[in-house]
Order: sequence, then C-alpha cells, then structure tokens
Amino acid sequence: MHCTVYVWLPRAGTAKQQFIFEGKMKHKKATRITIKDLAQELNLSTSTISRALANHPGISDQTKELVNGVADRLGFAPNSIASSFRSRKTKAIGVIVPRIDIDFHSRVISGIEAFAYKSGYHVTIFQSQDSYKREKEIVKILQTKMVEGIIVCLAMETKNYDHFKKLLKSKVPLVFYDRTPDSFETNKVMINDFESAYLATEHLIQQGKTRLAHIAGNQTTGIFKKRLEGFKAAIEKNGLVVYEDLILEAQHLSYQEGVDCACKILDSSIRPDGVFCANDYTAAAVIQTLNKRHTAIPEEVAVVGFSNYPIATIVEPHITTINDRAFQMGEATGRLLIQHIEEDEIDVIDYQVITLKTELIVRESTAEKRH
Amino acid sequence: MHCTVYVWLPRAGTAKQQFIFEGKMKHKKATRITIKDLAQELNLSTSTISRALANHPGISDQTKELVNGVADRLGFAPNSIASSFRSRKTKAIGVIVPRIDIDFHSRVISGIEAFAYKSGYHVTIFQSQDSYKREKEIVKILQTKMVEGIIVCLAMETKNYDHFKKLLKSKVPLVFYDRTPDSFETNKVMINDFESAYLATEHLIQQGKTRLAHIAGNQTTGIFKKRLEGFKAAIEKNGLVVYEDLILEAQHLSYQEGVDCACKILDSSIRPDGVFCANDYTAAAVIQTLNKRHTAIPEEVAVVGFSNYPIATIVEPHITTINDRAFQMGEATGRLLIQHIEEDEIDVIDYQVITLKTELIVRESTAEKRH
DNA sequence: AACTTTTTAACAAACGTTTGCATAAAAATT
DNA sequence: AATTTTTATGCAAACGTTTGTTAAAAAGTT
Repeated sequence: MHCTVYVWLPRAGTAKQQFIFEGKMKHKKATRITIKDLAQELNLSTSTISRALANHPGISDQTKELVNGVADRLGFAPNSIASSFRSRKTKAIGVIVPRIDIDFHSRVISGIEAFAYKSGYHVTIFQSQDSYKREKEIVKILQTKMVEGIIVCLAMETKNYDHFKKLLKSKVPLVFYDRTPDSFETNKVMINDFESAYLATEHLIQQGKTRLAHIAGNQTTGIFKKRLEGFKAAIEKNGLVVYEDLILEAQHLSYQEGVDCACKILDSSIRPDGVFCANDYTAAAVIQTLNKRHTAIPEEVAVVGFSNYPIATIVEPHITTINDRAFQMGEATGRLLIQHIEEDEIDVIDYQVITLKTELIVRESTAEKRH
Repeated sequence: MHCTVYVWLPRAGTAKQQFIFEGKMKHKKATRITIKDLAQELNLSTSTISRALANHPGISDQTKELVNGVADRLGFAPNSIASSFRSRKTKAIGVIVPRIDIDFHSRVISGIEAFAYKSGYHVTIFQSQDSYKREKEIVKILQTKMVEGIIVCLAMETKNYDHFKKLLKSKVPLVFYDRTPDSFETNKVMINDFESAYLATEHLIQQGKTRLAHIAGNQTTGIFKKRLEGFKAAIEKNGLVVYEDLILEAQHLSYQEGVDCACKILDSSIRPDGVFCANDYTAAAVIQTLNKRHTAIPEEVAVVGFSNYPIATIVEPHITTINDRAFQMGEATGRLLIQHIEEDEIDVIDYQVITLKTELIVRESTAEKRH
C-alpha cells in the first residue's frame, strides 16, 4: 500500500507550512527554516537577510538586530553546504595521517585542530594506515573541492608522489609534516632530526660514554635516516669510532622490537655503554632489559630516547629524550596551510620549509643517579 | 591600477577554455572541469552525464563507458559540495571529543574513522577541551547541515544537555560513547563499568587480598561513579569491609595525581594489600611508588588498572587491567550512527544502548611472581 | 502493419545561499 | 532648490549538481 497524505501545520510567524508524509509515511521531510522564511517574515529580500547575518557594512544596525532577532526566534540555522557551494569556501581542511592512535600523530592533530578552530576552520581526518594505495584513494576523495587545503604525513609505503603533484597542479594548498617527500620541494614542517640526533649523541659522549649503539627506524624513511646520520656525525666529530655492529634497524620501533634489539646489542662482542634510540618505546625496552639484567643505568649503560612520550617519565629511570614538540608542529602546520589558503599574495611564494627547534630533556637514564 | 586581461588557452579535447586574470592579476580563477563540460564534449545532457557517473540503470553501458572515458581524459573531479547541496547528503559525520591526544580517545576515533571510511563517510573532529562552553559552540557549528550525524563523548564540565536535546529535535542522528548523559535516554555505546570494576575487584579478593583501596575518577562523571560502585559491590558481596579511608578521588587521573594518592593510601593507618585504580596511569604511579618503597608486588600489595594503555606492559611488573576495547567502541559507535542515518525503518526505534564486553587481562601486578 | 512495452536520454526545475549591479530614499553639500 | 553624496535595500543571476517527468527510438508482440 502506497499513499500520500498532506498535513497542514501552523508554523512560527504567520505563514503556514506544508509537511508531506509520503510512501508508507516513511520520509518525514523536516522542512528547515531558510533565509527565505526570514525574508518573508520581515518583508525583506533574501539578500538583505544574508548580508545582515554576515554583518555586512551596507546594512543598518537596526535591520541587523531585527534579522538576528527573528533568526533566533525561529531557530534559524544557516545551511553551510549551500553557503559553501555559492561562496566556494568550505572552511574545511583535510588531514591524512598514517594512524590516529599513535601518540605523536594524535598530538599533532590536536595542534592542527586547535589552530584551525581558532581560525574558523574545521578538520576532517583520514588514516592511510601506512598504505600507499589507501593514501591515493584518500587524495582522490579530497580532490572534490571538499576541503580548501590538505595536510599530510606520508604513509610508510609511499615512495611515489605523483598523486600529490596532481593535487598541486590543481592549486590545492598542501603542507607535509614530519614524514615529508624527499624528491620534490613543497611546503614542509619538520623538526631537525639530524641536529636532534647529534645533540642526543653528543650528550652521551659528554657523559663519558664511548661505545655507542643506535636502534634506528626504517631506513627508507627520511627522518630515521637523518637520525642515524646525526648519530654517526656526532661520534666522528668527537673522534670516536662508529661501531656498525651496534646499529640495528627496527621496522616499526615497537616495544617488542626494542626488546629484541636490546638483547642483540647487549650480547654483542663490543659491549656498548650508551644507547641512542629512535623513539621512546624502544628506549623503554632497552631500559627494562637492562633492569632485568641488573645493569646499572646510567653508570654502566646510558640510554637516550626520542619524542618524549608519556612513558618517558613513567619508566624507571626516567628517559632522557628529545622533545619533538608534536602539538606545536600541528599548530605550525595548520598556520602554514591556512596562510596559503587565505593569502593571495603568498602565491608569489613557491613553497616554505619550517624547521622547529627541538630540545634535549635530560633525565635519570643518562645523568643523575638512580634512587 | 586595475586591469582585466583575457587569456585564451587550449584545453584537453577540442574546446577552448577562458582564464580570467583580474584586479591586480591576483585572482586566478582556476576554472575546473564540470559536468557541463563533459556534456558539451559528448553532446549529451548534464542529466545523462550525472546518471552515467552514478552508474544509474537507465543509462546504457555504452554511454557510461564513453562518459567515464572523457571524464578521465579531461581530469574531471566531481564537485562534492554541489552534489551534497543538491542531494542533501554530505556523507560526513562529526565527532566531538574532550581531547584527541588522550590514548583512549585516539583509539576510539581510529575505530570510528575506520568504520566510516568503509561505509563511504568521512569524519570531522572537534575537541571540546572538556569545556561546556566550547562544546555548545561546536554543537552550534554542527547544526548547519554540515554533517549527517554526530558522535559525542561529553566534556567533563557538561551537566546540562539542552544543546543536545535541541539537536535531537531537529532530527540529527546522535550517538554518545563512554561519557554519556545520565538524565536522558538516547543512543549510547559504553562498556559495563560497574561489571568491569566488580570483576577487577573480585580478582583482587581471589588473590587473597582483604584490605582494598581504590583510586577513583571524578565522581560527577557517570563512568567513574559506576567503577566505584562496582568496587564496593564486589567487596560487600564477598563479605569484606569497605574502608572509606582507602577510597581517594583523582580529578584527572594523571600520573602525578596517582603518585599523590598512592602515598596517602600507603601511609594510611589501614595498610591496604590491594589497589584498584580507575585507569592505568594511576596504576602505574602506584606501582612505581611501591617499587621505590621496595614493597613486593603482588605479594604485599597487588594492583589492578583500567583501560590497557600501552604502559600497562611497559611498567614492571606489567599491570593487570581491564581491556576497554576502545577501537571496537569506535567501530560500534560509527556503525550505530550510520545505521540511524541510513535506515528509515530505524525511525521506529527511539534509541539504542550498546554495552560492550570487557575482559580482565591478568598480568604480574596481581598474579604471577615478579622476576 | 499496427499495437504495446521497454530502453535510453533530454528537459527543466530545483537545492539555499552569495554577490554585482541597480535603485530609491535620505542626508549632505552647493 | 538643485545638486551630489551617502546609506540602505532589492533584483536577479549564479554556483554544479540531482531528479521527476516526459519524449523519442528501439524492440517485442499480435
């Protein structure tokens, strides 16, 4: 049975509104209040309403008050899609991250959202799951004028950047953070991984350590390569020897991988007295392994991590580490993107590279005595 | 000086395209390919193009191929805003969380995004920063037909739900997770906090512990109240005594608060032999404090946490805890919301409450011998 | 061959705003 | 009082799709 029923209901104001219940009475068309309703109610044109709501200077304060009053009274909520459609501005930015539930990324996203919100933008997030295929899919979805600009942290798998180049060709503002493309120049926000690693390593040397080990990240990824380079550079600069046997690569820098690497390093013929780890999970793993072996930290072996994860101050001894300023990186990335979206003058600028200051946070795993 | 210049450029296909540089030559109107261009190119109507691209059954396979071919060739990307505008479907869902950079929430969001993506939706996130004012602001922004449904984890401050009731009145599908409103019935996805706490506490009792302490969360928040109730219920059911002095409230359940509470509890006149903590940060704090005091875990004092954070398997001894299934909670929340968005039949259902199974993960902080 | 049915595509009207231009009224200037 | 200037509002087109209805052509049926 299929029927159509017309029901007439009185509405706020004088006009009457038609609600249509149709087809098994399933589709209740909840007719929303539009700018036209306000116009009718006040005997003004839609253009005046629109301008009044937007606080346009050409509209008298009196009318503005009137319009806002009625809008409130009728519970008017603007249709942002119609507005975006007409004005060609969505006030949306897209963010592609490998995974949201990784501490570093969630802090960066937090910074992006905080800055975007302040600037009147909102943030739509996508997880590439570190997959190249998925990343391309997402870029395709974002091609549709849905967002005014895009922030990306590259998927681990991504070695080809054509999908992003296409994006740039169609003039979509684009900013990369942390894991950025190596083979083409574009907007980037990074920390100085080389410098940070150099700093961390030199700190170990200053503590009198001479046989240094490194648990490195995936060496096809720029940032981890840089950290290894910084490690080596600091050793050589200080006239010490780089022991290649003490450099291990951990694909995902997970805690478990850290344990495995720690065992290998500690059982090596050259017994290290200092370990620099490419993140704090592996640093925590090294520390726990040393604890189990009753090796004194930092006296026998000192440990430095990277990123200042929450665990850095929970594991005992607390981990000396690099403050990677994730939240600030998010803010800086958001700021740069929105600048590119809004400022036409910036068209002259081809691209910008921002490098954030990092700092070494010294804790008990290298410096003070363990209590 | 103000000038207008017309530049004619050849375009893919046979047609030519006009680019207009205007007003100090700042606004490059990058004219995109639209459905109309495709129509012109193929001598078809826009409706046919639209239907062909949408794989409408009324269009012949031959034309579909033709259309898709030209679309590819000209690099056509649909304008999703125009489409949303006309079809009244944005394929977007909004998520309001207290903070993104909290482990639990980032895992829930990850689950939401994963499910939404599979279902062809995208996710826009907002942080209420646990502020009631901010939460109301965000709800107002989301009123604008920008999203088809909303997922919320309440701000700590929120005690009044009028802003959400208004949302429901305008028929916006709404689902709460974890921190849900107590005073009105609506769609919710939760874990059984009472049951989980009961389970955790009973486990301590089974280990022969009789003087139990609890580090509780903010007692104006439902879930933490439930956890306390479960704790007490388990004790009473097992014929033991609830020591009110051993129950402390930590506003934010931070590591530092945990340390403070741990000291108070351990220095209390009734020396506890078991501690149930409302999250893993405070549990880690208790464990570290006990370690510093050289108190044997679990022999002298056993510890149970809540949520299974990464630190649970990093701190030594590893923490016995409740698996809160954050990712699955995200998936379930996303599924429920999208169901409500898409299924008209569901209109009959007023609201749904989903409770997820939890489990106790037994580790060394309660059971096995520490090595 | 005259019909009915099916297939395929076109027409045209929306969707709710924004915005350039025109205009009317009021105020200021001569 | 005639004019210019300023202020406040209206008109109407446009943004790029989707979709209900209609029409023509092709295929099938007698």
